[in-house]
Amino acid sequence: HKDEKPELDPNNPVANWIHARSTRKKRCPYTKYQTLELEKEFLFNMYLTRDRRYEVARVLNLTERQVKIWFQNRRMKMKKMNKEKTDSKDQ
Amino acid sequence: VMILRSRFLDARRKRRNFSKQATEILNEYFYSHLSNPYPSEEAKEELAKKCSITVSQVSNWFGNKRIRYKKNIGKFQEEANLYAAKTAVNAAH
DNA sequence: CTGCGTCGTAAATCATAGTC
DNA sequence: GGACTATGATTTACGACGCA
Repeated sequence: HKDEKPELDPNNPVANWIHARSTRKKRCPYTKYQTLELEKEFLFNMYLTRDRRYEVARVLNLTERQVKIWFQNRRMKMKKMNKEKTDSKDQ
Repeated sequence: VMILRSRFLDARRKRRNFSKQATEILNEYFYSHLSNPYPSEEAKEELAKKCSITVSQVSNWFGNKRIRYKKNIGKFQEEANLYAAKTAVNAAH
C-alpha cells in the first residue's frame, strides 16, 4: 500500500525544481529616471508600437527587449493591482 | 494630503508577518511536497483560505521559500525534519 | 516561421518587522 | 535603542505556450 509519487531524487529534493539557466542575465535594477520615463510612456499607451519601443530604448539606454519585457511586466502588475482592488470590494 | 496618499500607496510594503498557524500550514505543504513544491491555483486558493491570506501572498511565500531553501538547504534541515515527522504522524491516521 | 501577447516563475533586491 | 537577521513584497528576465 506504499504507492509513491514519480520521484527520482535520492536525497536531492531540488533536483526536479525549476531552475533559471546559467546564461540568464542578472537582474539589473533600473534607475529612478528610467523607471519614471517608462511609467510616463506606459501612461501614454500600455502597448508599444515598434517605433516607440525603439525610441524609448534609445533614450533610456536599454535594449528593445528590455523595454518590451518591462511593458509586459508592467501590464501584469496593473492586472494584479486591479484584481486586488475588485477582490477587496467584493470581499 | 500628499503624505496620506503616499502612506497609503506605500502600505503595500507595510507588512505584517503571517500568523504562526499560517506559517505552520504553509510549511507543512512545502515540506510534504518538497520534490515539487509548486501548488496548483486550486491548492493556492485552499491554502490562502486556510491561512487567511491572499493567493498572491501564498505565491510570494512559496517563491521566497523555494529560493531561500535552495540557497541554504543546511539551514533548513532542522525545520525539514520537524515537518517531515509531523507529516508522518498525520499520515499514520 | 515570426513575433509579440499572457502566465508563472527564478533570482535579486527592497523595505521593514522582529530579535538580540 | 541600534545593529543585525528574518521575512514579505516588488522588480528584472525568462521559458513555455498561445494566437494572428
